[in-house]
Amino acid sequence: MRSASCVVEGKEKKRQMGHRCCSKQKVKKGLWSPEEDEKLLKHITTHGHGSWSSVPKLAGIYICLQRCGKSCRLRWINYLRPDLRRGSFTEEEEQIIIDVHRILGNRWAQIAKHLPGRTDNEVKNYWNSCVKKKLMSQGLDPKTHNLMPSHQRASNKISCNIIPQTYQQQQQQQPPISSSSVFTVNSQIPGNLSMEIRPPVLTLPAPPPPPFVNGNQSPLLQPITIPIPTSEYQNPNVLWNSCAQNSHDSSIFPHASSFDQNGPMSSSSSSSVNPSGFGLTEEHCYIWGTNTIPEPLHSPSFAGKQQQLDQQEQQQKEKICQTQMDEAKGCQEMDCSFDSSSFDLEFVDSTLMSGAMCRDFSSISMDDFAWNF
DNA sequence: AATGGTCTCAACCGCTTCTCG
DNA sequence: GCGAGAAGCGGTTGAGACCAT
Repeated sequence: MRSASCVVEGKEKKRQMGHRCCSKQKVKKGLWSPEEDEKLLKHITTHGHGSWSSVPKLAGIYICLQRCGKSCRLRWINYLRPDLRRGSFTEEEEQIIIDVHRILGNRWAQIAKHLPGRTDNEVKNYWNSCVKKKLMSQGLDPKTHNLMPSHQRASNKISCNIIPQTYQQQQQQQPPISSSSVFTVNSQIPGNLSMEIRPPVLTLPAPPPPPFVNGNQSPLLQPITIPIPTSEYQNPNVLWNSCAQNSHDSSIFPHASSFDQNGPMSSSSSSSVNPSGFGLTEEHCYIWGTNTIPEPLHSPSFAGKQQQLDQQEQQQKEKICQTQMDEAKGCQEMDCSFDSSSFDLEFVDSTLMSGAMCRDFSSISMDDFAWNF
């Protein structure tokens, strides 16, 4: 084992060496001065950044900007970009972060794409400094969004009432709720909603009926089952049950109830799914396309199976997934332009944004949910 | 006022992915 | 198909601000 002093020495050497990308150059590091910001901003606004590695060189013609390209890029993206949104995160933004993180995990760049004007670094910092702690204070594991073991009841079934609040509602509250998370765990009000922690789901729910187009089920659309690794979906064991007396009261929990209202995704009020209500299960998610794939390409499996799969099996799954993706791409009626690498983003774009950005679905007809074909 | 602990966030590091010749 | 360079990404670090004692 290396001693602490060795580690420190190594780090110091690295620091002296500078970036790998610019080790031969003498570059400045550390905080950017206002003058440097001004120089970089001026250079990029007049010349564009082009190749980042060339920015310091080119900029050096006009200015003495002794920063490496990587540093310039980072400074531009995280601070100087004109479309950046400064200031603290709103509750709405926090909710989006939580929602997307629940599905994607620590994919900060992907999460940040759902927050216009926010950078991955900003989101990451906010998560680590605020959201993570809030979730933990509520007994939730920030990695899985499950209740942590110490908070589980003996019955292994925990019901809690979650009262999501609109941003406006929260702004009106005086004083603000003690936990500023948009989720308030309230044990006083009898079950509108419950969140169950269950053993791994063993049965794959029937695929939901296809989406409606302008209120009518599209005859063109057939379900496609796409296997996704469990790592894509962080929280396979949480079942969101809409137990509201009026489950159509989407203002109570828009994600869970939004599709119950008129049925496109809700043959059951319970699904092992994120609260956005789409057919996302432990290893499958349902999307809709014109190609018919009658059966899931592999059987539903158990939690932890992912770890047991050897690499070969994993590759096979990926191949199958890719094949399905390719088939889905043939669909002209809808935007299926995603590939395996961008799938999660596209999926979340189409689901979470509709759920997270529109808080009050009670006044929205299902026509408003019609997908853009 | 001094001190030490904690928090925040800009910046860095190193790895992965993408692009291009 | 391969390699090099560029870009992107997530984890980590550390300086400064803040707070409690």
